Amino acid sequence: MSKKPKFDRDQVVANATNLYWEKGYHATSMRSLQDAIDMRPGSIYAEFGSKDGVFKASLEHYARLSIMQLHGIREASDSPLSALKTFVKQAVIDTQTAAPSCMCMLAKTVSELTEEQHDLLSVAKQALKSVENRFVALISEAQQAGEVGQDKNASELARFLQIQITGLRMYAKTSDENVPLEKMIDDLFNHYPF
Amino acid sequence: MSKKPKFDRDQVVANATNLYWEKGYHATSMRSLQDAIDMRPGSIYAEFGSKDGVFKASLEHYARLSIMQLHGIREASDSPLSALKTFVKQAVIDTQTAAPSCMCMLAKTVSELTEEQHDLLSVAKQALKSVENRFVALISEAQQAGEVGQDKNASELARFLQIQITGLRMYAKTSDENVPLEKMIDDLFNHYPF
DNA sequence: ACTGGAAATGAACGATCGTTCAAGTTATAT
DNA sequence: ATATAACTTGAACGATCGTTCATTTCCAGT
Repeated sequence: MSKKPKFDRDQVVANATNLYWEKGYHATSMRSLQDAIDMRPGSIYAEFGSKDGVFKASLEHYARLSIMQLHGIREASDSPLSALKTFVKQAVIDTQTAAPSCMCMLAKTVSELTEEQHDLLSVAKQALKSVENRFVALISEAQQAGEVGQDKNASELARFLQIQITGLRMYAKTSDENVPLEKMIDDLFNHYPF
Repeated sequence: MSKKPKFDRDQVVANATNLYWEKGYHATSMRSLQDAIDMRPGSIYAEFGSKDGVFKASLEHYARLSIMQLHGIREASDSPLSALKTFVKQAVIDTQTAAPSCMCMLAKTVSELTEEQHDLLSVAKQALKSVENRFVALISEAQQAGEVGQDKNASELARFLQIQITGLRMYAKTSDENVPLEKMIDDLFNHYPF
């Protein structure tokens, strides 16, 4: 009995993500969200419960996308280290022209929110941590393949990468001139601490 | 004739800055601003014109503070390079416990705003650029003092510093565990590219 | 003391916010 | 065909948004 929802949840969350990613949490209104995902308030609240519910679903969707992207690159790549480098270049360079925002949505969220939105902040933090954990796995793999010295600490290198990605994306948004991002990323992997 | 304004503009802007710094642009309401600076709407609009006007004044105040802080540290320091390091440590570590937000207000603003708020975004970007220019000056001074190799490019090093500061502050906010920030900053100045 | 005018006040405006819910629609099971 | 329950709809709610402005307060100059 009954009828099935006619909307495509994945597509809806993807559209919501793009809007939230561009505008941020506070600047996104339920009204603009309704337009972006083509749903009426009642349906949205039945499915997601609240504006926060949609945002949480978006954060999780974004994190899933990021990790899938990293896995995809790894499989298409001949080495774990070059996969990492490709991922960094995509995150820093490709998003400049082909994304709702050149910032990482998770980092942007952590930057925007305070403890007033503790739950959402927590989701964003944990998502960033889980991406970092994938970095650790790839770096360990690189160590076993001899691409990275065994004396290095994989966790520290992963942390280093997160800091560089965030810093570079922020700097790219700050700067209007053309910054040699590609060269800077190459340098990351060619010098200390790699 | 007439009477003089009874509020202390500097104090008012300082209070507004603290609120905006903590909450960000969109999450700060004129109502909470009125409380924070203890002014009524009419007086605020007479003095600043709009919510954006107060925010602009706050961004400029924050930038001025940052540069004054850097100068202060330089004068109290025996070398340009150690002044830089002290500044980075204050920005990254001390703000964790004693500031409205552990993020840089300018970076946070660049992260939050879109071209929809072009003017404010532009003010934040230029302020960050002017801080970076002070870094260039200090690094050049360090080169003349023999603290940094003459073969290095001062502009590139300044850019590097901006990226590290932003990345570290973001990472510190992301991470709940204790991150060895001090050691990481020491490493910055002890290894490539310095 | 008086007064002109700048400064401060806070009620109020229309717009928009996140959210609710009664009514309407539709697909399925009988 | 009909009944039922799931899903959709959009008007409407009270709260709050950024902003305005008629009014009141207060001080400087005479």
